[in-house]
Amino acid sequence: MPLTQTEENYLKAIFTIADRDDLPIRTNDIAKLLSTKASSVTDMLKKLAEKDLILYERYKPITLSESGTEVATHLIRKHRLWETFLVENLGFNWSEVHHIAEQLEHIRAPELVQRLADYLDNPLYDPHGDPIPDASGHFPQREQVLLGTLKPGECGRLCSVVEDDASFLEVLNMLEIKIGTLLEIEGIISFDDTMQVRIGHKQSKILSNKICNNLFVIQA
Amino acid sequence: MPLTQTEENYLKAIFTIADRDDLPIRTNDIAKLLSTKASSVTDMLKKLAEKDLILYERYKPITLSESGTEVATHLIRKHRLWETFLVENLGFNWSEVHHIAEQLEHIRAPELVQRLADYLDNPLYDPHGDPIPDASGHFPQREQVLLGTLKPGECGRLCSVVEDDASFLEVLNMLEIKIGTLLEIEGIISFDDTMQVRIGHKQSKILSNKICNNLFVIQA
DNA sequence: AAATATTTTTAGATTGGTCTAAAATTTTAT
DNA sequence: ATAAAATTTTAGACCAATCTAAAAATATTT
Repeated sequence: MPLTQTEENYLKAIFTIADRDDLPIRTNDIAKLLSTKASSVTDMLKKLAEKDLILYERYKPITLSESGTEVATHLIRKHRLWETFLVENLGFNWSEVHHIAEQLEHIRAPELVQRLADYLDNPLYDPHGDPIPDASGHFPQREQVLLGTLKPGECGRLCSVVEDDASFLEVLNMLEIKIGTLLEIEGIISFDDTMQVRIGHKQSKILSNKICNNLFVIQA
Repeated sequence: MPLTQTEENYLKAIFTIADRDDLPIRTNDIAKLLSTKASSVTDMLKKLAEKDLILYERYKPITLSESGTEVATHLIRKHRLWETFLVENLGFNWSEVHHIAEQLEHIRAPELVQRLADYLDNPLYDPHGDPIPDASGHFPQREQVLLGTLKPGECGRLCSVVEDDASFLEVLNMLEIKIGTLLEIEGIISFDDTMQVRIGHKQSKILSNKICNNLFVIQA
């Protein structure tokens, strides 16, 4: 049986949080994002687990199942395609389309999505610059760049390293940086060519030029 | 406070019935159209009356109030604009857009409607030939007659259908009749009350009385 | 390790929309 | 005009989604 709009919203929220933060997802995060109460979230989590859309044990962090992820990415695809339409074709300002797309993303009509995408020339990014997943849920890959090339305010997720000798990996370990960790440039200190980088969602640290140019990230 | 989708659907149903039939509107008519039970309808009627969207006394026929009519025509406007978009821009067949527009008509975004209308060049009729009310709820006027009322030798161009259920649209498809098609009465067979009609500029076919009285044409 | 604070879950109530079954009212037929 | 039939309404129940308040579990502090 088809999901309700509310169930869809929860799945999308979980995906969004997982994508944004890198931490385990907790009930309260979802409650906050959806402006609802933790107790309501718990109720819904049970229902979603029942339908195998999430993996959930009480008091434990939550993850999307494969089918849950599929639903969520498909919603994001629809959301971002509609946003593109609203801005590109209807002339809306990119700041005012979000709440309209929030409604449009729930329209249920398989053919519609692909026709809309074709009409828009299958864009890879929406007007906010966010990537639009394809029909099978794959996000367009962005090119990897050295952390050292990012500008203040930009974010990247560690995807590989240049040299993987033991001493360097040791350093990464101490810095609590691993593959997938979100790195945000908070500032560039030109005096000694170092960067102030926020690691994951913890406090920021100063990284040397050598380190920054040893880390490949995918911009996020 | 804003109306729910369900409330909107009831208002549109009432308007539709009033527009189609000319008879007093009864609870059962609504139940039938919405595939629900009479008791559910009664419950909703009370709620709508409470909000002054309809005029209702128990056991008596139902009429839309001024504000109820406004809501209904605005929904119809949205529905028909979206149908136009789906056919004209996305290339859907006019027989498959109804259920998509049923969803899209509930999107709540004041600016969106006018922008969409402008994008479509403020059409007066949708792909089914049904008139699209303007922003203040006024329908474009025109003189249409049932094909069945024409006399031999007279011509009309199909402008709308009475009932647009899928099976009927399917028939039209087979007959190669669509909005705008020129129909010429070549003869009336009084024996079984059928008409011989030339379709477009091809050969003529025999159409039943039921079909002829389901087709509105503008005399040409 | 115990005490405290925070988070999460449960229990029970509420609202919107629906249903079935029975009662009330109106309409139709005899 | 009365009986029978059909329609409409009421009464009482259920489901989805939410809430508050209290209980349970986990995390943090000392």
